[in-house]
Amino acid sequence: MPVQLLKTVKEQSEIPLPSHLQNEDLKHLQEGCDHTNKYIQGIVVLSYPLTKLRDGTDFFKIVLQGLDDLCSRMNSINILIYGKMAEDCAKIIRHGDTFIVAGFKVIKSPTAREDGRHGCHLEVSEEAGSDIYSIAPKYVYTPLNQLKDGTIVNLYGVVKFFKPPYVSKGTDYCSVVTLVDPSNVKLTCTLFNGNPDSLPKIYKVGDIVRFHRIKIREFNGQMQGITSGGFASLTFDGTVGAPLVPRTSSKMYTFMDEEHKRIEELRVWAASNISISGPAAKLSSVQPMLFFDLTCQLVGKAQVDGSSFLLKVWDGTKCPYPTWRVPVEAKDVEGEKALLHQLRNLTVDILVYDNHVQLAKSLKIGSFLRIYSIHTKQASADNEDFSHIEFHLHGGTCYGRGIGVLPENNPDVKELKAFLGSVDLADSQNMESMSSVELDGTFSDFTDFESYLQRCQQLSVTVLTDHQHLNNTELKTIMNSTAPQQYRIRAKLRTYKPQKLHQSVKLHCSKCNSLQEVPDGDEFDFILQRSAVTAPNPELHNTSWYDSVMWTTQDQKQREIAIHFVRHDELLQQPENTLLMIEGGTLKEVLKLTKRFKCVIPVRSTEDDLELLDLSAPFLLQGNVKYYGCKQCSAPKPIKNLSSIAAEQQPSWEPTEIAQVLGIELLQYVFIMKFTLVDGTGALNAYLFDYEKFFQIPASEILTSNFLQEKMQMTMNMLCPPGRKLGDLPWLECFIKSYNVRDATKHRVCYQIFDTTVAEDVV
DNA sequence: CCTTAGGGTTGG
Repeated sequence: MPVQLLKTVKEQSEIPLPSHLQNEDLKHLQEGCDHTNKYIQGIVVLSYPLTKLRDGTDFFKIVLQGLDDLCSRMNSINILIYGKMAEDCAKIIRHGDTFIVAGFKVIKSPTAREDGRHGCHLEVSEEAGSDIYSIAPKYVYTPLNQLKDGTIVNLYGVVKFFKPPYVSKGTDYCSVVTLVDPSNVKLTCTLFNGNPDSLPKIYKVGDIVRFHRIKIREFNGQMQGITSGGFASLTFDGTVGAPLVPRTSSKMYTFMDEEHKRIEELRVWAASNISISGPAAKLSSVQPMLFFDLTCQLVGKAQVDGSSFLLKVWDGTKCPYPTWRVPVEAKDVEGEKALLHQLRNLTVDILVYDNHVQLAKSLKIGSFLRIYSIHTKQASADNEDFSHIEFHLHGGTCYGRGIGVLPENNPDVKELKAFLGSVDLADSQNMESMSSVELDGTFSDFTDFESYLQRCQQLSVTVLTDHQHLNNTELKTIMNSTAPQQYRIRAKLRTYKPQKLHQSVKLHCSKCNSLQEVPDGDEFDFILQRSAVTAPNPELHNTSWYDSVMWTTQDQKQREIAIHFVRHDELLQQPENTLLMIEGGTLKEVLKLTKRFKCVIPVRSTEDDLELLDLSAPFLLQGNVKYYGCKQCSAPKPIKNLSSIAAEQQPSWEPTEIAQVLGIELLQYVFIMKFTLVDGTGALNAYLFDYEKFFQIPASEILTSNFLQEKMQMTMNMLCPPGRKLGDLPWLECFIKSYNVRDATKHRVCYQIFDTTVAEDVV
């Protein structure tokens, strides 16, 4: 019998199978039975490279999978092909092909135990009179550069642009998808379906789709794809290495090795050929006057009027600007009341218009959304001296404007969920306690967001306070030079440490140059408790320079508290000008006193004098600031030395002066940060060592002020906006100096920023 | 009903 090797049969019905041949199920295949009038059919799931046997015969092995039970390994069988037939098959047969063979020998498989396949294998060769029919896979995928008008094709593509399904003006939902493939040809497809679930589940640019039965037409001189009857799609995450899970509404679809390979290839191609958008923006990094995509959770929704609808959403981060509140009565907002209240400082109002209203109405509270191309608009109401920003999803679908619902298993949703779960709601409530007056005040100085954006792109967000005559030096040059030197640079802040800004505050001793962490309140409390064990010594009360008051607490502990008010000119002064010393108070009591009096010094009694507490505690509290002394360098002097300041004409009670008379080496609060600066020629880490000049925020006050912390966070967000690509980061002009650091084994050069400050219109 | 949209931001 002649060899039949069919290359281009598209449908199985076209195979000219001899009528005497009957299909044999793999299950019934046995060694020794007569199979002369039987054929075996299956799909090629594996093929091995063509090899030669020792006698020079060509040999080709494939694995065939039976059709009835695609999952079972038992249902697969090894086919060994010999001679010319092996050579021919190796050229033509590919994974996924349907393969029919008749005239085979059934041999007990020696490898069945290892490979778990059928107990027999088939041997096939011209000499044995075998017939092989190979049917190319049913689906042929057309590259985008080979599309022809009027055809219905299957294709793969990487999503370059898309509009999530929206309500069209006709009867269907519509989604517009632009694909590209390695042929570098673009194809825009307009897809319709009455059920949005039947449209491709694309969540981001870079996703990969497989379309079956899409109709190609020419429109305006370009090829265009349109849904035809039977259109079906699979969508995959386009990230190299991400799990290959097709997203589809079809219950039946073929997806085998061949498709896996195809997706992986496209992923690799896309990685270097598609500009994938950076990490999605969070509310904490939104910029006014821009458009952005937001991944968020729906907390509340409300009808506003006929053409607009309100969505209240959160993503766990706080928008650094005051945001608008769409005036809607609370009772008209659908959503969980308690949650709406609890999250009120983290949710933002997004007003959606026109064609988006219908879809917005149908959204379920609690669902995860990606809202595409939200417009952050700066409110420009006249006669208002403060700005807020508004979030609009304007009507229409330009630039993919729309709303997509993300499924719970979406990786971005999983990440968001985890993040939302970790948000400390108490924190955001504290921020709310910051008065609105304070907030409004901040932003009155920051009226023109647009000019900020412009200056980010051209000018610098930092300015030099000296040395303007110097020219810029490239980072590469600096890194190749010896230290110490000083340079003017122009660079971008790629990242900085610590990211938690409160961790950047340290205490610095200018005498011994040591740095230490700021002690926390608990430690102070503990020291106060310990010192309260010693009762105030009455003999030390009411001296020539202070008046003493003493009382016993009413609680069970019956603590004795003594307060010594330092006199000036023989008189007590107004509380706000008064320095007092306290013995036996708790942390709470001490802090309360600092609110009313100018200075508070915690002390304890010894036999013959008052003395300062352990220097792990602040030796002085003034306003919100706790002043510490260096344990190493301080040599405490008698408390009585304070009387010399009290005797001044107008005691200013400056911490430095108090420290000096008490023999305390004052520790200074500093910001210590590491800036990673880049300028296209190189990157270097430079330390910022700043008391208050750079941020124009005193390091000493930031730890006790939510307001200042917010302000500093905003400043950092402007110097290094989160979620932005390097090219979009603003420029910083800085002075840096290099210096040598040597220890026993190593020598390295470090850099420090100096004489630089954040530009006035940025803070 | 056999269309709808056919990519390229902003009115509220």
